[in-house]
Amino acid sequence: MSADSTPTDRSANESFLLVVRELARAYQAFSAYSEAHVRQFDLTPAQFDVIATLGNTNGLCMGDLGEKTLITKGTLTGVIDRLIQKQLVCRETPADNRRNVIVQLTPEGQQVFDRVFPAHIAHLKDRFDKLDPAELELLKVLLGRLRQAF
Amino acid sequence: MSADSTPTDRSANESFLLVVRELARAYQAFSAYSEAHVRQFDLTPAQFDVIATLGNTNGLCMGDLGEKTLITKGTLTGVIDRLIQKQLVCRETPADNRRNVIVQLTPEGQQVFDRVFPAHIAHLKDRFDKLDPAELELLKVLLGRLRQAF
DNA sequence: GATAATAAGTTCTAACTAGAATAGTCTTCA
DNA sequence: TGAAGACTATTCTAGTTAGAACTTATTATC
Repeated sequence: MSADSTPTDRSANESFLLVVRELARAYQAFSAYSEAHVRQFDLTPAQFDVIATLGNTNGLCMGDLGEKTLITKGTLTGVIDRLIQKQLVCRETPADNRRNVIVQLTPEGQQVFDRVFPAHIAHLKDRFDKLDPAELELLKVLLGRLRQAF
Repeated sequence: MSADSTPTDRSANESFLLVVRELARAYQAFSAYSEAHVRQFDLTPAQFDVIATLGNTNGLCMGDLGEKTLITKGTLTGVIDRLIQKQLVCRETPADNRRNVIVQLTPEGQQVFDRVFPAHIAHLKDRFDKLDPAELELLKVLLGRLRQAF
């Protein structure tokens, strides 16, 4: 948003806009760092999120998977399609409720999870270690309050 | 990311992952709220950002516009294409440097800015008013530190 | 049991996204 | 002046995104 407003421009002088700005920039900076690493393993961020979420589970239905990864269902279908092409996950319709689709890691997907997930955590930790744990804790709380306001 | 890890799964017990989670959720909650409002004016978030950034300026080149809106140049070209179709902005190549492209609001775009921008700020302010100003200030600082770590 | 309402995924459209490759346009400096 | 290099924006590709319309399956109600 424009930072070039004049003093008489009331609407642009709201201090909360600076918070918005920082929120967007912090999120973007984190995402860019995270995504660049994940792409080295030939995964998109969405694909990585799905694999990370499926790891250590026995499979999840599309709805739950979307809720955990924050990917909407229409999008998720396409993401899963591509992960199936890569043979990292499989789709299965349980007999007791044929509306559901259970998505599970294949053995190959499990291998990717075992290899990529810890590496990615370590890659992130490297940067988070630069920050004060108490401040991070506080940040978490404040972000939670912000989210609740929306 | 998966929240179902066992106590023996070291990598998933890093507390910073909870911060990541809150960051993503807070950003997403804010974005969803903001985007829903902007769409009522027949603008996408990216289109709104461009118009908001061009307001109160005499035009910006693609590079500067991208930097302020956090839209990468490849994407920005398409966003501007669509805003030109809507006749809200225009492109202009300055004679003194024909590599540049200056993007400016049309009179029609200015009208949209005058109408939509204050309304949107008010819409956001409605939610930010629920929050403690001191906490917002702190949040801003902590987000800035987070961003700098990346 | 038939019908209506609900639920869960998929398909479709328009747009955004990053990144890589490309095409003009300056600038430098030899 | 002329070639090499740097700068600026566009084009291209594969993927993600939200939302709406649609299909199929289950549940509720009568």
